[in-house]
Amino acid sequence: MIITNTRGTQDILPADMMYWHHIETTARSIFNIYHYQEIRTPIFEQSELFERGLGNDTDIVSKEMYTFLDKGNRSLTLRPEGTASIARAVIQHPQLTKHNQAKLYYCGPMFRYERPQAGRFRQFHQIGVENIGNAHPFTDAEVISLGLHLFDELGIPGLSVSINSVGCPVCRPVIQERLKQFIGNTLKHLCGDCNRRFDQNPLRILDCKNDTCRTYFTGLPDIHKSLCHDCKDHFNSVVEYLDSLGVPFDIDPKLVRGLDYYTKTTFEIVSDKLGAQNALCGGGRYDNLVRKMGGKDTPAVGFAFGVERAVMILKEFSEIVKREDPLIFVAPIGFNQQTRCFHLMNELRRAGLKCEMDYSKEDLKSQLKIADKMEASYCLIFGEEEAERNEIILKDFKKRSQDSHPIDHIVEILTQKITPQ
RNA sequence: GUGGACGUAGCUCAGUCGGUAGAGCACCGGAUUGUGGUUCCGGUUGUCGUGGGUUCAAUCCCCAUCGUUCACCCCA
Repeated sequence: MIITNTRGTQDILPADMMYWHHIETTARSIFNIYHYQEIRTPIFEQSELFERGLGNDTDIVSKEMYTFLDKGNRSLTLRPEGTASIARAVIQHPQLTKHNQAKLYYCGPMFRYERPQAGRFRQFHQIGVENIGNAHPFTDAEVISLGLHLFDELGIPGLSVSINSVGCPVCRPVIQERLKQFIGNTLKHLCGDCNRRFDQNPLRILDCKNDTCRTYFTGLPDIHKSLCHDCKDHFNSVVEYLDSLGVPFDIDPKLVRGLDYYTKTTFEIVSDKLGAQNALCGGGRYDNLVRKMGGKDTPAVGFAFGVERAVMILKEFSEIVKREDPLIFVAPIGFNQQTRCFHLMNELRRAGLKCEMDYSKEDLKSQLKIADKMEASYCLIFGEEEAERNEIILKDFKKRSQDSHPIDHIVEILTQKITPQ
């Protein structure tokens, strides 16, 4: 049996690499404009980091982590998300927050043990930003509009933004209590999932897709009325700033994220082109995470988006222009001319020109066929006749023309043709 | 973790109501041996996902397993 990749992982082949590069370089350039700096953290961490950071009752921690013991009996976990590691790094390296703030971005693989599905993998890639140290609602608005700016620049169409506030440790229990009171009597009519959510995460009940459940939800009290003063003000400000920036969004009281560390603002950018897993990007504020992990009281807000999902949309709905350097195919006629061509190819490469040669063929016809399959732009043909005259034929595939040139000048001639003015 | 669909050449798929398989594309070779892309001619595609069962006989039926895929839970 041949060995294949494991479930939920995938090889990213050269044919797709243009999408990945496009996303990575665009993200870097946008992050730079907003003055965020890259940080790279380890792919595995102490399991406790995620257990404490994300919350033991979350789905990610309770059933989706790749956790293992190393040879020193340490419990380690392949990171399921990026924020906990960033919080850890910020606490561990005080120089990151010497101006009482850190604006960081990261990209790389994440790991969750889930059933694979459209747009969902066990190893997947996220690119995210974290704005740490700023409590002002401008920050929330900046982060959200940064996300939108990035997706605009990437050329991803048909996105919509949803935002919500999940409150803080002061008012969230109040919200949950009100919800439980409202729903409590009808609990026996609700589905199994809702009953489970009632204890674990009551806010999530609102998002149930079961039609019978939904009939019991009419007339629900407005969640936002239960927010404390501080949270309400903050939320209203974020909404106002987004409006003033011209960012289109919907307020979605049902938007609850699955990680315990979120406070106040949560948001999601979804695409109707992704199938059931329609979230391209998710994020929010986490004012208590850094302190909870043992650091100073530090407000923060951030988001992450799934690179595979972005690639999915780009592949289907957007034209990416593949920009490649023209390829020069070097074709000696007969094995006697190979060595000279081999050296010429070395010179071309030293001059920064992309070239290729097939060492196993000596007849011109098959070499031209190969050059054509490689989509070469030029072919250098060098046979006995050329060798005698110290010349070489330069064939232009696009123009379907060819000329003979002194072999000593060919590097210079090609450099002038290919190098952009 | 739960449920449905699927698993045949490199790719897309057809097929056998049980007698070990095909079509297109791709690939390889050729059309007077120093000129590709179009055309024409010819050729190879494969332990029919894996293991077991039923049967004289299975790729086709049954079971298991692995994988893919879609949905739920949840999430990027």
